[in-house]
Amino acid sequence: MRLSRYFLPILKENPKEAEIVSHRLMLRAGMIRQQSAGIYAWLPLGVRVLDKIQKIVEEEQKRAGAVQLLMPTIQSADLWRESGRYEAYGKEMLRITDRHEREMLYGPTNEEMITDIFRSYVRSYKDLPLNLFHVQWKFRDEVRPRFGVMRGREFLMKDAYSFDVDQERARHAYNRMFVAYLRTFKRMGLTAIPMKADTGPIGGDLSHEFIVLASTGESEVFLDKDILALETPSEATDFDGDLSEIITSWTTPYAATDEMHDEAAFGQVAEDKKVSARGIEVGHIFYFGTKYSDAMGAKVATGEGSEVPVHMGSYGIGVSRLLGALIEANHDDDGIIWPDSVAPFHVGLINMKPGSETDSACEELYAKLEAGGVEVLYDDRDTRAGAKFASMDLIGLPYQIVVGPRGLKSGEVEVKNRRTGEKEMMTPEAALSKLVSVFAD
RNA sequence: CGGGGCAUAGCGCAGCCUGGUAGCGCAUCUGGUUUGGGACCAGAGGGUCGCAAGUUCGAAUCUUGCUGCCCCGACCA
Repeated sequence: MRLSRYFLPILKENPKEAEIVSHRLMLRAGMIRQQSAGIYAWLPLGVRVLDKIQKIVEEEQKRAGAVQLLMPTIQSADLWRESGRYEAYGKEMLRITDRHEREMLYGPTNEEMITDIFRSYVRSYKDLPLNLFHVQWKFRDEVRPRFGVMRGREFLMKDAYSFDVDQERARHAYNRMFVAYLRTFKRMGLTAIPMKADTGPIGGDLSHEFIVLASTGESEVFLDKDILALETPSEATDFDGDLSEIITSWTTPYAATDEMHDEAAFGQVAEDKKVSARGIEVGHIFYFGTKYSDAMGAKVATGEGSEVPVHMGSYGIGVSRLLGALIEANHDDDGIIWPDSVAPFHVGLINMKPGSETDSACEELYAKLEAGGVEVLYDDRDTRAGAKFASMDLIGLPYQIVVGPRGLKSGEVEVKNRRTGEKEMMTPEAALSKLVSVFAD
């Protein structure tokens, strides 16, 4: 993409409404624009990152055996009356009346709807297990939206719902999502730690929050350092096989948010392994049994011929929130530092002097990088060098290639690693093969 | 929902107390000089001063009501 033809409204000054760093940087980097409290327009650069995150989430859901569908944002109040949540949900639910005076709502989540879809078609244990997911915009009318996309009212969320014939099998469905989550966050370059979460009235140990460590995180967390050293399950993991060993290894070291913190248990952790840090919740998984299937009559026939309500679980990932979490965990004074897998572009190509001999060198590199599968944002604007460097650092592409008359004299360009700040002079050919090898799939 | 604050050009702000032709910096446009880490000079364009009522000869400024947004807390993915 040529910057001269792109839409990248960068702000030089800090918007006063943005208090935390991710919000500030997203506004400054031209990724989002607030349209209303907690509601944002996604500008081109923001959409690119959002899409990449969504894609990783979808791939890992499918790998774990979940099947993608897409449910609407607007739902009927009747469905929610069946579960009793229409009355229970409160003002957080945005209620809408259509032209026929029918009560509708903008969905804050989809348990009722997915249960309705399930009960309409599935009758037998032979159709189980089943895990259906979608990635869709949700709306929760938060009293006080804040922190930009981290706590918006409208947000993009992946929610998956598992259906099993009994609790034992539901646990396996839960484990599959647990492993999928470990892989998903890891692929985004995040350290997300599963922490035991409050299960509410259902009880049991089947609820975990996935927390990303970031010094600017909203909640306090306590953990045993050992959990940071655990290996993320590989791509080759057999999701139909026994996953309990993986789950055990990830749930044994102490890790808890302040709400679930147990000072006595934490006391058992060796002094030099105790870590207290801050974190951001990016995912939440839980098993809730037959809460909705009972209320809504979602039953399947068992092998013995009787009918039982299905055991369900639901599994959320805050896709739009992840942008904020990623930036909180990856930035410096100059701007964002995207992990390779979610960067809006892989490389920023800076033409130091448009209209000179740098043009042809840039054009050639641009074409060859793109042909090699590298996503390039080519800064071909006729502006000062300083402004280009500052913009590139701000938007945080993993690599920058600087093509200037000075370097070209000796047949070289500069390749800068945004994260390390390391700069290296090399021939355009060497830069090309280096970056193609980093980013080619 | 309790407490606090803000609303003046695209962004950041001054002016308001003490009413009298709406200003500054950045950004934008034009011309020139510059050109490897957010240049300089000269000029130009751009504002129903959040909305509505009131007081007044006259309101960005005073009064009342409303709306929007931000921060702290409670709540939440």
